[in-house]
Amino acid sequence: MTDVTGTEARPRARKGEGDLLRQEILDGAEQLLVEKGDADAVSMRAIAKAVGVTPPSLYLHFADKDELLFHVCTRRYEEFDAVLGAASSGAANAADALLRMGRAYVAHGLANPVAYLVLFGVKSDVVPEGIAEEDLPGMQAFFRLVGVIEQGVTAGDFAADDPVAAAIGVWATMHGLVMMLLRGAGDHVPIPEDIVESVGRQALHGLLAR
Amino acid sequence: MTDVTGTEARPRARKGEGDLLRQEILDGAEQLLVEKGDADAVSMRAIAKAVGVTPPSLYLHFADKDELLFHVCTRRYEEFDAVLGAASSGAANAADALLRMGRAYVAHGLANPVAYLVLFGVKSDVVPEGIAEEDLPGMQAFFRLVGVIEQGVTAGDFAADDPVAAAIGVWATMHGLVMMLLRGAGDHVPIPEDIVESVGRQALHGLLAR
DNA sequence: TGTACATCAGTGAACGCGCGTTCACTGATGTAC
DNA sequence: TGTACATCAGTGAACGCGCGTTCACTGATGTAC
Repeated sequence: MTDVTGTEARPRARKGEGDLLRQEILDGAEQLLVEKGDADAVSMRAIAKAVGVTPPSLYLHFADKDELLFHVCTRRYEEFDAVLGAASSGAANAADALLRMGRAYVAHGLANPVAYLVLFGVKSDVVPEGIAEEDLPGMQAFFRLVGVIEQGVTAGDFAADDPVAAAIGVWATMHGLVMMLLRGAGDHVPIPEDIVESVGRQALHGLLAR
Repeated sequence: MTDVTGTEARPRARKGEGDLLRQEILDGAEQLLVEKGDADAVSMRAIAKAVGVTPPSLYLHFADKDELLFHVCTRRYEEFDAVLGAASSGAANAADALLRMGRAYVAHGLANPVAYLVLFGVKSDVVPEGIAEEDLPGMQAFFRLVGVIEQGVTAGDFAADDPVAAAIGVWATMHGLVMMLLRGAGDHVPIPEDIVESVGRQALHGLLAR
């Protein structure tokens, strides 16, 4: 794991290996985001220190702070897509896949609490130039969900006029649930122990053919 | 509406009327939050300027910036509660009430986009001293929803083992939906026109007695 | 009715700080001859 | 094999800025006698 105390010096990269620092910068920035829990609280100076480098070095790899944070987000979204893919891989049918994906999504969000809040709440929605639409953060994961719902419809298990609309509903439910659980609503509302399972089944029930 | 250009001077309050400025500060802070869309981008100096007063005056009314923003949030949450109350007042039954509340909640969120994002994403979850638990932002609105679901269960329309769990699921869905619609997912995903109705009915269907 | 005085709502200037970014530079690495 | 040189990954110092907050103060308002 990247050194975040920032006291030790970092050996200079060899000549063709400038990209090494780029990855270390993204690692350090992400870890700081997780620690601080707020994109505005993470400064370029802090990122540089965490990586063991001086602030101007960051500008050798990213045009500005926004672009740097955008790439951190992209990596995390891809991770969410991977989690959903792994969760659904062993499912018996679409309903089963959906439940598994829901559990995995919420569990992953809760296991990376601050990262989740930060990455899904980050304000820099300015997309840097040269980023294709289909590569945008979160799109792959979302269309994976649409695909599962389409399978369920084809198999006659789900009744959904529009799989995209249904996917938006399901995703909204899971995203909203993670947000509520993370934002400490639990300090003031009695959160049932099996809330994830309960809400997941409720969402699934909303999709089932009637 | 409060003057936000901040060029005009504000007449000093008469002796017993110090609370007038307090309200004006909250108004100005909220409007700035809406304009900026980010709690960190709103400074005490900017709030003071918007109200037509010098920065130190704010400290006559609020201990610090966190406390000021907390009170802004509280007012907005109360507004959401009022919107839900008005929406459900003419409903024929619990299912109807739920649909109406869902529509109103999402519509209100979408009609106040930046305010919604800011207030539900604001980081200052430190609760100032002297705030009772049941007065916490959002609690009234949430328990209003629980009440409607309990009515539906009593009437035999809804099947919900735990109304609180069911309410969390419904709220999560609506909150998540507003977040997705506001965060510009629509630029990259084809959002169906009737998405609110569609997701609302899907959520309701998940609650219905089977 | 007149005046001395306490109270209260503000002011104006300053504090120390960390920020994003730029600029001229250095010195190790690799290459051409 | 040795050396001059171009390239590249960084450095160190500085820029101007806006921030939250504190401090000693002012001057209008209301009150006691």
